[in-house]
Amino acid sequence: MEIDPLIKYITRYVELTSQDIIILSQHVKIRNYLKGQYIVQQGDVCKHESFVLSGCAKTSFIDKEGDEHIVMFAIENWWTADLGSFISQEPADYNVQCLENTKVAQFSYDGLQLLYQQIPQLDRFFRMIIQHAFVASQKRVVRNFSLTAKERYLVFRNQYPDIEQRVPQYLIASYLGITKQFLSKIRAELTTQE
Amino acid sequence: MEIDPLIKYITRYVELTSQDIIILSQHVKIRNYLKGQYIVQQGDVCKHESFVLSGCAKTSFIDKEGDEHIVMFAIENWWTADLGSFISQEPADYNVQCLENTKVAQFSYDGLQLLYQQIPQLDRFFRMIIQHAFVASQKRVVRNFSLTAKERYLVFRNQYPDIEQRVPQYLIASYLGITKQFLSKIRAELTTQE
DNA sequence: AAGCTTTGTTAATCTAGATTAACCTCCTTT
DNA sequence: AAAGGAGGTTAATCTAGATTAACAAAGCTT
Repeated sequence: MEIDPLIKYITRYVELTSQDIIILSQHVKIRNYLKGQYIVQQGDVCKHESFVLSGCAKTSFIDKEGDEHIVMFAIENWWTADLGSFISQEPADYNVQCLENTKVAQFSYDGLQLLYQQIPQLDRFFRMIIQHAFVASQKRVVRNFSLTAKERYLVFRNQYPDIEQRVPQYLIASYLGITKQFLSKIRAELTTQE
Repeated sequence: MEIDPLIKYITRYVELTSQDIIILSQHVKIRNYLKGQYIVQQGDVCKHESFVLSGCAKTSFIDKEGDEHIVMFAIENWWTADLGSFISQEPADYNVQCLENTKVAQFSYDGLQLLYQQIPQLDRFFRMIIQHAFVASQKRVVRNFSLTAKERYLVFRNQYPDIEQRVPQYLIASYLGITKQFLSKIRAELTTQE
């Protein structure tokens, strides 16, 4: 089944009966996006939480000067959405756009509320998932304050080597909070050092 | 009861029976800290999640140069802990230290696991709490990239006017990711403008 | 195979914010 | 009331990283 990776992922955290899995699959929609398509658009309400089955997407924010800032990337087995918009059902601050052709498993807002009623373990599951996401986000805040751009790049490269391969450098620069020119300079320094 | 504010806070999100409240209060410990005392120390395992009943605490990180970086503040009705350490039960990255005499309601790690079994709504409650915390943390990442220091200070002042009053400026500067000297300069600019 | 568009590099100049250091309050404590 | 410490200000100098601009390489389209 197409949603097997999702089931496998969930059951790493909580147990699901075969009945649970049937209910769950009734409320999950598989959807394919082409490279360049938007899963969420800034200003629209984020209607789904998406689990990436294959492909790659970026979450970003366009500031008032028109500059794009990458909030996060998502590849296989990651979740993506504008969570703030999804939970409040108000207009999204962020875009989620595919960097490759991307297949996702989607929960709609209403579908997920139903699932929380019918499969109470999902409350626990998402609690644990979000706890980890929150911890990672806090660490990123600290790193942005206490590390130089070069150090942050090295941490990123170590932590997400698979993402670095798949994503253009200027987007990585944006994720790190620096310009593409400065990232290029850092990379030049690193290669001459080795 | 001393834990009434906690009950009130939880029941804004989920329903609790009087039986639930009795069970809950058996697993919550009230604790008083003096100004300057540590609720969590970097390197120790974070053993509790604390809900602030009165007072004020800072969560901070000491980097390898010995400089302190403020991760967050907590006042009445906020939660504080090193969540990463709490969920993994591994040594904490952060300190949580009281800036005033502070009264908290604490959940121990084991106590909370028991409570999750006995009061399943708590999974939902904490899911919702952490979702909001995650959204706030992501917004902070974006703000740090897309706003100047002055703009970030104004956002902070607007968002947490009550915290600004109670906390020394050099800690606010650290929270904003700037030096106390630069914050002082920003404040001077703002007062002459008005 | 020529011409776009997208991605990446190099280099000169510029700036937001850091660093250093001196000084100014207020509080406590003795 | 003197002395010390915690918090805050001002100003000179310095630097990590931004900005601007020009060019190079690699896809794609047609």
